[in-house]
Amino acid sequence: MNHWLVKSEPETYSIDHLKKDKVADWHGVRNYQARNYLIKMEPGDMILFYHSNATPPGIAGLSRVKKKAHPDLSQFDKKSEFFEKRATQEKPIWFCPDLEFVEKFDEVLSLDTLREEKKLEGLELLRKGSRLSVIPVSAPHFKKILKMAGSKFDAE
DNA sequence: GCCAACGTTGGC
DNA sequence: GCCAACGTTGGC
Repeated sequence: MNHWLVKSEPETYSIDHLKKDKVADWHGVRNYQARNYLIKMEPGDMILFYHSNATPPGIAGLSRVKKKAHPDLSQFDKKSEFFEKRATQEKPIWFCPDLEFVEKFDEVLSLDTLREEKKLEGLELLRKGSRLSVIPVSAPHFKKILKMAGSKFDAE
């Protein structure tokens, strides 16, 4: 089982939106490295839900992969901001898994707090200039973060 | 294939 | 609004 972190601007789609929707297809990612990670996700993989461009920026909750990546339908939609003219139904370019809501943390675990924790050294999110919106997280880092967040979810 | 110009992300 | 750190585009 793998662990990941996905970023979202809460004004666009927050952990509260996911809580209400229960499941969401993670469409709109338009970066190849992030896409390759999305394709690797397997049902059951756990996901940290990060709020970017927020006050404060930080991890707001937990999600889980519900369904393996499938073609991102927004790439075929001419009216969508995510429309991709190079994509065809036979050869889609962008893919997205379905994510389900698991938990909203009592408090956002802020980026500042994450940076202060020595045990999170090496976490890609904390690298200067890290911009990827889909990031792998090691099992120890994942466990540590759940603990810091006071999560009710049992990582075992 | 190189690289300059440009666009985007996201913290601050 | 600024800007660092990228990724992408397109001329050559």
